[in-house]
Parts: sequence; structure tokens; C-alpha cells
Amino acid sequence: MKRTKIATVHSSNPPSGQVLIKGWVRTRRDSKNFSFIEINDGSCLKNIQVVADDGLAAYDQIRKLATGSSVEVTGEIVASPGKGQAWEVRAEAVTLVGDAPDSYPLQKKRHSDEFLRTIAHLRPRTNKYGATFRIRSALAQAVHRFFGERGFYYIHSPIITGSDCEGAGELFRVTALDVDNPPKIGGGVDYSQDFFGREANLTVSGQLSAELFALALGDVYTFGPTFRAENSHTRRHVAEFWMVEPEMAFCDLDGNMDLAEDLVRNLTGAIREQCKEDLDLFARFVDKSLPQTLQTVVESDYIRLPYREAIDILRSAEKTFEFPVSFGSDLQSEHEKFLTEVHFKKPVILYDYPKTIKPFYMRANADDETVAAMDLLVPGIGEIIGGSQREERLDILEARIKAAGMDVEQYWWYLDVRRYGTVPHSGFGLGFERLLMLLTGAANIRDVIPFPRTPGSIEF
RNA sequence: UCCUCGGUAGCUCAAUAGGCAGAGCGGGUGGCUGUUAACCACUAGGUUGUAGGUUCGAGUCCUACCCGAGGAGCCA
Repeated sequence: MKRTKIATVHSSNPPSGQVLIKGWVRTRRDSKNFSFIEINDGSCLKNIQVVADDGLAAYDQIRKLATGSSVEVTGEIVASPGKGQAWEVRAEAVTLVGDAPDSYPLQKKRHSDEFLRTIAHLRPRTNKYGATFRIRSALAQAVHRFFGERGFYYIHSPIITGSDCEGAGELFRVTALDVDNPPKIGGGVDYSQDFFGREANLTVSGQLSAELFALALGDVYTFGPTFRAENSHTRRHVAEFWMVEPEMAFCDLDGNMDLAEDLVRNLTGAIREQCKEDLDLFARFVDKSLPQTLQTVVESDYIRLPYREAIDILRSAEKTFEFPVSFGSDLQSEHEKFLTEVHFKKPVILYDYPKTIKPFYMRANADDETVAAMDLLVPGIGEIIGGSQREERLDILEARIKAAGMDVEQYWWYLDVRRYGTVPHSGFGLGFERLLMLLTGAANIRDVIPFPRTPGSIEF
């Protein structure tokens, strides 16, 4: 007989007939003449209740089935006379596939997120983490659907990069040298003998690759892992995370902001449609205000505010900030929080930042003071998107690379696309896990990625 | 890297002022029951994060370290 997934049973109307269920025992309750076994197979949040009566061949074994064991059950779907479920499986055979001894760490009770992080290999077997990772999967597929429907091409940008000054971020070195005894030259390590013939690192962004391809295929995006070696200890940072990075040729900052808003709104709407049951778990047990938050994200227009005006709002606010605000200073967490959570209470896109606090590739505005940068900030999390119109003018870009103290030679290919048929273009990076935090109400980024990598922690 | 809080049974936590280490859940045994985080009774389960110190006596006070969490910074 062919296996039936529990999600299929619950979505049939009405469910009926013979089924073969395969899954893991969540709980078992005994009655006088039978045992109630609740089985979950990960296909959906709901379990299915199996009723096994004492006439079954393996009833002695069934009575001992422990939480966490894997089983196969054949039986007939019937209307349930009990409360709490409309249907149940009247078992004809129950087979133990894999036993779970009493050292199985997951109980029927609620566990703390901190404890579950220590058993990240088992936590997807809980209701909450099962829901999280079903939503994560749906969100990833919604990303591809969003861009596919709009004629964007998906680019696989490299994970290992050779540019050693991509930005101020700390990089993870990639080497095939014997780190205990590396070849030396002039007192330092001789990377000319390394695998690539020079220093290499894990990527911190697919943006540069995406720009090159946007100036060939028009509208493109990357969606892959990125790596930051910062020694950050916050609930919003991990060392390995996923970013969605669209890049559009013939697009200015306004078009960029339009896409950012459209993307966040569309993805949120898609998850609201497709993952109702899983989202409801978060609304009930994690964040009671989640439905309201998601409604705001989907239905309200986002505020668009020049950095300069944000500074004015912050300066005239009654609240006193720990860090003073002035034009030219980067906004601190407390300032972002004030704008999204107190002043506007909805997503805010800030744009036209001072060029002194933004990287070299952002397009200089006519005022010679700001660049065409934009950040999308959301309540509760802060920045989930950062992007800009890129500097497409060769001479200005060269000057800015030099002013940043970087090596123009290293970026010959980045400059080449400005040299040959340059066009205005724009793009941004969306933190995939940050968006997941927004969608689920999860307070910690480590709880929306399967196996989080943080300073001092790489188990699993 | 800095600041704050925490670490007690498998899990979640309690333990007055420095004075016999406990409860619920989970496990085991028995009972009851179309049960719903089932219920009732009994039962096993501990190097109180590690190392030192103060004290007649330390889970509790002191020092160092380890681990976790929150905040800040860092953060294309």
C-alpha cells in the first residue's frame, strides 16, 4: 500500500478509506481496551490519532510505544467519537520502525528555546520548530516565485571570493595551506602558494556578481548564504545567514524602493495565505500581536523618509537618546526603534544617507553630501533590507574607491562594466532570517535557521 | 570586545537570614478510564557549571574560569 501523508489526510474532504501512515509518536494514552497514539510525520502541524485496540497482534508492544518512536500504521479512517479531532485511524496493524528509549529529550511539555538549541538535531520534531521550518521552506519558494513572475533571472554567485576588501566586515579566510606551518614570505604568509594563488575568503555578499549580471540579463537576483566573522552576540546576528539580493539595470532609487516594498509585502502575503495553520501557532504561543503586525506589513503603505528628515524627527522627539543625533552620524538601534515602533508604528524606508557613512559603490547625489542609499526598517527587528542605486559613472566610482583607500586594480572587472555600456542600476540585500523573524514573531535569529553558527558555536 | 542577568534531578523551576537539597513534568510499577499536555497511588532519580577560598557548617558569601541569555558595539 502507498503511504499517505498526514497533511493529505487532513486536507481530504471527507477523509476515508484504507491508509498507511508513517511517522513519529508524539504521545500515547491508554484506555481500558485500547491505546490512543498520536502520530506526526512533519507534513503539517496536526497529528493524527490512531486507535489501537487490544486485539491487535502487537498490542503488548503498542502499550510500550514511547514518545519519539517511529511507526508504520495501516488502518481505516473513521469519524472519531471523541472530542478534539474529527477523524482518526482505526488501526489494523502497528509496526515499530525505530524505538526511542526514555533518554529521548523531547517531552510533550513545552521546552525553552535555549534548551532546544542544544538539541538542534531534534528540535524540528517539535510543533514550533516544525512550523518554523515549513514556513522557511515556503518563504524560500515564494522568493523564487516572486522574481520568476517578474522576469528576474536567478544567479548563482560564488561562495568563495578573492576580493579582500569587499567592505569593513570581518571575513572568514579560506585556505588550503597547512595552517600549522604555512609558507612564509617577508615575515607574512605567502598566499601565492595557496590554492587560488592569492588570499581568498567566504563571501559577505553576492552584490558585486549580481551587478555584473544585471548589466547583461537586465533584472537578476541571488539567493544564497553569506558569512560574517563579526564577534556579535545579539539575537539578530549569526555568522552564516542567507540573503536575497536583486539587482536591476535601468533602475533608480525610487524603483529600488518600489521593489523592496513590493517584495516584503508579497512574501508576507504569500506566507499568510499558504501557512495559515503554522502561523496560527506563532500567533497563539509566540507573539499575540503577530496577526496585526502581518496585516500592517501587507496592507499599509511604508513610510519613505529622507535621512535628513529622520534626523529632524529624532532631534525634535521628546525622548532622550543615549546617543545624540546629528547629520552625518549613523543611526543607532535606539533611533531605528523609535522611528518604527514609536513614531510611525509601521515599516519605514530611509533614503539619501550621508556619503560619509556609506560604502563606495553607492551613487553620489547631486548635493555632493548624500548617496542614493535606502534601508527598510521594520518594528521589532530593525533593518531587514539595505540597498542603493549603484554608482555607474566610471570617473566618480574610481575616485570613491581610491578615497576609501582601496585598490582600483583589484576591481578592474567591476569598473569594466562602467567602462563598456554602463547604465544606471540599483539593488538591495534582504536578510532572509530577519524576514522570517518578522513573519513568525521569533525573538531570536538562531531559532529560524536550522543549525545556527555563532561565535564559539558550530555543533551540528 | 564591553555591561547586566543566569547555571540546582532528563526538562521547567523552588529552596526564609549561611543551618537536613524539594515540586511539577518526564521515566518505572500498579490502578482507572473513548483518551486529549489524560487521571490516581507508589517509586527511582543529585559531585547544586568548574577550580579554589571564607566558615563549626556553603545551592546561598568571596575569587578566577567555563557555558547560556539580554543589551551595546561591530554589522554592503
